[in-house]
Amino acid sequence: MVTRPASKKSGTTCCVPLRDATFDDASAVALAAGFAALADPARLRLLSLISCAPGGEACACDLIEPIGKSQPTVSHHLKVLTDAGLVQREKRGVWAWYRANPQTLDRLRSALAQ
Amino acid sequence: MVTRPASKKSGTTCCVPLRDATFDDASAVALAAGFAALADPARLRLLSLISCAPGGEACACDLIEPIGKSQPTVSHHLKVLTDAGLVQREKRGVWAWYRANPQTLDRLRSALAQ
DNA sequence: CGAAGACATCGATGATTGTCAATGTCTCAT
DNA sequence: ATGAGACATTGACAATCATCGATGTCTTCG
Repeated sequence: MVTRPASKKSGTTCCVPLRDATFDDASAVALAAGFAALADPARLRLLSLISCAPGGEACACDLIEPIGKSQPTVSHHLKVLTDAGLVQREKRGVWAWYRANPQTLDRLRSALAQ
Repeated sequence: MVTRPASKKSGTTCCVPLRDATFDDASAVALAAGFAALADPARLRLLSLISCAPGGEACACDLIEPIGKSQPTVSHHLKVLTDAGLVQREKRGVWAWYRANPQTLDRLRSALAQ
């Protein structure tokens, strides 16, 4: 005989109450959306470039060349970051300035705490 | 006239040294792969179920029903989590037991630090 | 006004991904 | 040996995504 489990077939119910103390599916969907915004090398580098920029903000025009992708692609990634709440956009004249949003990053980081 | 920027066209070089103090593309790719493993609601719930399970480990047979997906799908997500180093698998007889790997989670969490 | 530049949006395309049915592999009990 | 159960793998398909060229919108300068 074997030690532990007790699955569906072998008796009454599951012996392990796994469903307790876990977040529901709605929270999982929201969290996953946040991590999805971070699940791209270009977006991570954009976030780093913006955070490390003097004054904590960066002009979009200075982000295209270091990323090494086309202007529409960089604009797309910046929109994904903005929609996820990871950065905030401010239009000044012709230029778009981006600034990291530490609150959203904190929220994601705290979700990873043990 | 306008205050700041200084893009390519308007003079010598870019005024803002954005490329300093940022991680390279290889690091970005590795980090993005980690976040990609977290960018799915089913995988987040699996991670939570495993972490909250008594003893810190859970049998795969007890993860299928709470996730609400088919057995191959849950097995696929568990493989993604395992390949990303977020969980570790141990085969005991017929059953596969999963345990969270806190080191990988720590690594991802610290990457999000301000 | 008209031209130029910065940025966003659109449309298309190739690649990746989530999902499941079917099947395979392995272990255990009879 | 044979059957059953647990789990992984395969193959297929629809959906999503990353990317870029082309185009549109808006602002500024002359």
